[in-house]
Amino acid sequence: MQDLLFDFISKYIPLTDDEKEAILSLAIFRTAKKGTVLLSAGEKSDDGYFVLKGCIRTYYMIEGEEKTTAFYTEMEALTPHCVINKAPSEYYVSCVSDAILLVSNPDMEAEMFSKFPKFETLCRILAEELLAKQQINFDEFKTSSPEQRYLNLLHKRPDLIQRVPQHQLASYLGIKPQSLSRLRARIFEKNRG
Amino acid sequence: MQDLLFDFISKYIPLTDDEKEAILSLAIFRTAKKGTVLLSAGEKSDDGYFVLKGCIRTYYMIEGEEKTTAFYTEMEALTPHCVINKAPSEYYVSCVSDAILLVSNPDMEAEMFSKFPKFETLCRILAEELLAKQQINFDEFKTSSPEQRYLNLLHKRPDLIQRVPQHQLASYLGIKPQSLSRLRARIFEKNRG
DNA sequence: GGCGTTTCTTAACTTAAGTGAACGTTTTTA
DNA sequence: TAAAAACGTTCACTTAAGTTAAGAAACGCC
Repeated sequence: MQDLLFDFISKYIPLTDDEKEAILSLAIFRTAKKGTVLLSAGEKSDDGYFVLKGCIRTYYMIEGEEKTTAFYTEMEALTPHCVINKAPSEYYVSCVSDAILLVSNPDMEAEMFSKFPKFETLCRILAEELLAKQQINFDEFKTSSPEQRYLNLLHKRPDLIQRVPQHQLASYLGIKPQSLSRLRARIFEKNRG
Repeated sequence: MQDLLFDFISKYIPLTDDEKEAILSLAIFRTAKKGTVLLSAGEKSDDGYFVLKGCIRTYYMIEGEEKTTAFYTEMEALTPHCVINKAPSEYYVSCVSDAILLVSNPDMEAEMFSKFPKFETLCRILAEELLAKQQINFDEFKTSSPEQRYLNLLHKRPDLIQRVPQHQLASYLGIKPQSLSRLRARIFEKNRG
């Protein structure tokens, strides 16, 4: 399992055996069953998650409805907003499927950073890269219709469409489940019309 | 002018006079007139921008239409995606109004990081913070209607509505200029009953 | 100051998303 | 395993955004 992690990291910076050791000595692995709520709205938490296996999502509860806004799958990291701004969380984090997670928190990171400055470089690069990627994502969302967004998702993250319930996908696409159903039927019609 | 910069930085980390000196010795300030295109789609560039005064925006050219997706105003930073992934830019960057900018590039950053590791910490924190903030932004966008988005913008960044042309705001809100016009009229009607 | 361009608004019409409800299917769980 | 809950689809109806076009207002540039 940890090999996946080291393979991932080594795409950004080289790691010595010492450093791998240090990571493993501080790392907290956690397994969680499908449906487990890792963080609730209103709660405070210091935990960030790096997904080694499975899928987790963030969602809001708005007027009694779940609004899913993000999915995190293998080799993706989520540091909830509440960890950054030290305020109660605005959203929930839960497991879409059984998952193996690497749990981090600011104290552990601080320790890693002081022992191995290289590790802070890694985090900086990752954050900068994610920020730029996410901006592009947001841009695509703004400049396209629900149907285009769905087709886009279909070829960029086809796995998500398999492993995630439709009604969660719908809010991820910024629409209602009924609209997603209709939209899919429309596309299907086109493809045989 | 640079005082603004140092005030901003000192909200995150303390700076010694030496460090301020170092920043100023490497920093490149640039003024640009309204309408100046700082980066074109298809171009490669290493320049990131920190806005000291004025407003810049990113936009795509899609089927002959400008689609504005982001604005950066005082004390906000933009590192274009092309700087991160070393590929030609997908979008344009231009000045909404006359601007004073701090221009950065990876070489200069690398030099700063090695001289003052603290500076890398600053950049990591800023990137992490921006990432979390932007996620919230995206979430709000997904979970609300164009009208709600406009009202939200109205109270979160009222300045933007003043300094930016409507048609640029429209695509920022994910709609057409005509729809923004109509939507504003609708809100105005409601407010007089 | 006048001319042309850009920007904003309005309107009529089209298209697609939201809403509320019904229904069959699958999944949970007691 | 039976009852309940959750899920996905469909339908009829409402509402709002997209489209096309036209005209008014603001701005920039000789």
